[in-house]
Amino acid sequence: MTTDSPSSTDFVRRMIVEDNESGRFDGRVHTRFPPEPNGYLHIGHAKAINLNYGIARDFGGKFNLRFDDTNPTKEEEEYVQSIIEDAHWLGVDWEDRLLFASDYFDQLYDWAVQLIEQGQAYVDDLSADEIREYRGTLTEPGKESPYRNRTIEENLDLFERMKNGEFPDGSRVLRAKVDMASGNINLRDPVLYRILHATHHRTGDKWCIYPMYDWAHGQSDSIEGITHSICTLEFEDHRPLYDWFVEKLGIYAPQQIEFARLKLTYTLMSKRKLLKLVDEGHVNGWDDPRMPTLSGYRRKGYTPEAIRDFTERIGVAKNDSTVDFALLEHCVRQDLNQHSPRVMAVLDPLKVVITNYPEGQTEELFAINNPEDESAGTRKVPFSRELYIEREDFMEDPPRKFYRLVPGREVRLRYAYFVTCVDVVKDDDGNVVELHCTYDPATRGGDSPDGRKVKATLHWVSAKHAVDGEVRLYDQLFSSPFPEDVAEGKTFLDNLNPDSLTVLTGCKMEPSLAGVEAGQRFQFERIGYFCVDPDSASGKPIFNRTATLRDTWAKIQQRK
RNA sequence: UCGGGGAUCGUCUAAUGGCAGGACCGGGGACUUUGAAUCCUCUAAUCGUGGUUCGAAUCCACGUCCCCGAGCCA
Repeated sequence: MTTDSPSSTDFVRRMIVEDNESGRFDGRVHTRFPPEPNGYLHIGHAKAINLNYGIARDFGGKFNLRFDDTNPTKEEEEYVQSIIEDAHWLGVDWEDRLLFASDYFDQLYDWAVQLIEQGQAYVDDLSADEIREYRGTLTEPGKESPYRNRTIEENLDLFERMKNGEFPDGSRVLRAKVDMASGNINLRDPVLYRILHATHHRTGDKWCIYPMYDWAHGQSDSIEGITHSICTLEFEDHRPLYDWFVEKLGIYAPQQIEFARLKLTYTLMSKRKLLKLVDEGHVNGWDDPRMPTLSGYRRKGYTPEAIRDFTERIGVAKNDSTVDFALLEHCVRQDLNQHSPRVMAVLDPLKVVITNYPEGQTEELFAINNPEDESAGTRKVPFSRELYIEREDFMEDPPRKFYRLVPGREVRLRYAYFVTCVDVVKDDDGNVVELHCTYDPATRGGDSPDGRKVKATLHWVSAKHAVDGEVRLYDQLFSSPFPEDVAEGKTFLDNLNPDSLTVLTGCKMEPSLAGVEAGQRFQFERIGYFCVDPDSASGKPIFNRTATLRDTWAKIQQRK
């Protein structure tokens, strides 16, 4: 069980074990997930959430949900709500520790004053452009601001007046006094506070100066007693700055550990780009089933269990990596195969008349709801003289390995009878519009008493009992496995897959699907997994395709 | 000619001086009232060059390549 579970031996857990053995945090383990409420959670966040929560769970520790809401110009309450909902859906529990960096604004302000008093922070009057110029470049050191050596008294006065709203946006900032020549640009006197006359989603208009993320993040972890502050690689060279802050402030120091963020083929994780997809209408909102957001996957029919399984299988490391989308899909199929009830639905109906079946007769046939789960029971499906089968299950002139219905061939209708195609009805253009078949009454239920074998079993729906439904077929949103790799002059939008959504109406479904509710998941036998969309109306179900079944026949066809 | 990270099957990830293993993908087969599931099986890797060592993916040296960093974003 632990042998093939990389999560049990990942480097993060190993470091925590070491800390526990050395008694560094008195054996405590306390993690957190710190999202900025400026977008919806995506599958990459799920990796971070499950990592942090999983560690807290495994080590008997605690887990906080904390919003890093330090920039009121980009953050919204809608995002806070969606993040809480999605995190809950994933199955993580922060007990009563729903926290906000904005809860610490007063403390952060006091600490800024402390830094000023210690001569380690100053108010800078340089413009944003000037600050950038003074910062130097990656290869050249920066130079010190002319305001760097103001007196403590002047800094204290100016900073308080910044807080009091005496200065316009952008006119001054508070900076830490670290080292303008550092090879680490984060240490070249980073900005701590900027003036922003903006309304904050929680603190309203109380503040007109807001802490920068770098100033708020480490101290927020410190306040919360976080032991292991797990974040992504790009914050690796911010760690020295966070350590500098807690040291100068003389406060509790968490250990930051960085891991590689998730990348997935055929998908984007950039919140900026996802926002663009939503804003420009390339998708129908953050919860569009083509989005890599948790709400999108949820609407598509993915389960939190499948996502958790996925986040465990991909492991945790520092290598830049791009996980094959096929692995996510594998996890989804595995879970759904285990748990979703089977039903029959015909997506592209072709009428079949059983010519030797009595007109007006209906019989109820037993069907197994889930062969993987006996407790799911059985149900009855109505059979009658006129049926629908899948159009692609018939070929008049079949290739070598096609062993479904063809003229003169016998196949099985699942749970029903063996039928043989005896006639093909066409319209004036030569399109097949109807099939005439005969059935063998002795094969009721799908078994032939004489041991006769058929190569294929087809799903079907009784025409007069069928429920009409809509089916939304989703494919990858991007046609390229690496949508962000674009040629000169192109953007990721050029990689959008024009066929990412196909809407099928007039699909014929077995009558048990008449009263389904949004969120219910099914396997349409021989086709795939589907989830009832919230757009469904009573008697008019709409299904989103979660994933296709693995399809050996499709592979054989593609090869040629 | 800056600072910080990283290179193991096609992909993700183990092995932390002692048989390079697992999963996904792909190939083949068995079974089959889902061309599903399940089962069996095959393909396939230590960035390079030296060195240390009985023994190196692992330690050392020198290279090469990749990622991140110059927001008053997070």
